[in-house]
Amino acid sequence: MAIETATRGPYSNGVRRKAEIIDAAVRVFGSKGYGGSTLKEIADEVGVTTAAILRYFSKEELLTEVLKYWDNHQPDILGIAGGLSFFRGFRELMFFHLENRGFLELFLTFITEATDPDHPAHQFLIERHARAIADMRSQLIAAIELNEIPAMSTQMLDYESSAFCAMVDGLEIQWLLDPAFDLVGFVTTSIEQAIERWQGR
Amino acid sequence: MAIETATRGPYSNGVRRKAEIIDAAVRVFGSKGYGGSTLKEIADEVGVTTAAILRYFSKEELLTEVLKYWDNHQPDILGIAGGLSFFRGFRELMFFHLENRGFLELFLTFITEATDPDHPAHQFLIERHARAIADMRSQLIAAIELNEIPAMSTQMLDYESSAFCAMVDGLEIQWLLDPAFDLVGFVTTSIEQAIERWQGR
DNA sequence: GTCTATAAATAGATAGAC
DNA sequence: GTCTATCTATTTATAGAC
Repeated sequence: MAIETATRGPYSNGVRRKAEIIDAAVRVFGSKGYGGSTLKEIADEVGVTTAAILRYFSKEELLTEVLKYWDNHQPDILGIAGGLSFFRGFRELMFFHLENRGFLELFLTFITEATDPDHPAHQFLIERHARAIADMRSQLIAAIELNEIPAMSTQMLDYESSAFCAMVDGLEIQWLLDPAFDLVGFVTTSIEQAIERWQGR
Repeated sequence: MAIETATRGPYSNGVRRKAEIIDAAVRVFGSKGYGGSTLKEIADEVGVTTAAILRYFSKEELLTEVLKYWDNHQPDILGIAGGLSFFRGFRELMFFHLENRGFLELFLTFITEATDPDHPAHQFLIERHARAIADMRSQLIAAIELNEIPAMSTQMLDYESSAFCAMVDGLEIQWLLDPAFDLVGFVTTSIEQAIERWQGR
């Protein structure tokens, strides 16, 4: 039996090309949305033809891969800390987003696009967003149990977790519209204001 | 000279049909974006063929009409009040959005879609959004001059006007993703929290 | 004023040569 | 593993019948 070379196995050209295609799809879907994007635009970014892409993925399979890519990259930064540190960690997440603009474009474009029940990623993205807010709620409860902040009503837990998520989303939109916008500074201020509010000043 | 009938002049069928088409375009562009929408979808909503639409508008002209429609309907509610009343007026604006879901979908979809410099409405929407934040800054200054709140630094004026806009945008996104979301309640709470913060508690 | 028919361009996808 | 060629469906847009 012949020894495997670099052109076979998990490190073959095919695997590398697949990653290149997914990477290009993240950028193109991110800036034009799923419906507004074409395979040719993605193919041009990679430097191949649409046929080369379709050897690996249909357009909808490519969307699935992009969503997987998103899920694998997003939560790493926030996963470590608990309680208030979790919320302060959003500052670091903004640095990540500054250097991965396509990633954030993808996120926000999909979130709005997926409002349409006919969108292939509709259910996935709604659940993803609901989970993100549920995570914030859990971390707010953790902060209370760690005695970092006093207890609050369940209504306020609902509000504060949604509001924190809304503020970050909204500030990110403004940075996308105006790249000169001080995303890190403004998010940092809003985190500290939220914590002050939770602490009852 | 013959007397004008209902089939001629500014109240002719053509004018009515034009309004129907723009109305349908607001909904379809709103839920699928500009790039993701087709003239056929809009035509089906109206109950005509694509040819009937193209008698009046090209696809890009239709986008222009939709943006005009947006500009003419949005600011009425907020235009009356000044100072803190301006910000409290956002509560009423939410009631309007609850009953005009397509309108809000249009707004948010375009805002994210227009992140792409190739989008036909790119410049228009960036300027529109910048003006919205500038308006909030002016109203914050008005509130200071009306002695409703103490003065704040120019940096804080920048931050607070952006943050207010971000919060409303973010909460609206959550309502679009989950129609059961208590948009009016949460926006009201965030307005009151912002005012408390501005008043120095 | 709207339709049918059709044009021209572009979309996603497949087959087969190299 | 990628390309060219091709297919089918769809999209924007036009022309002409009614």
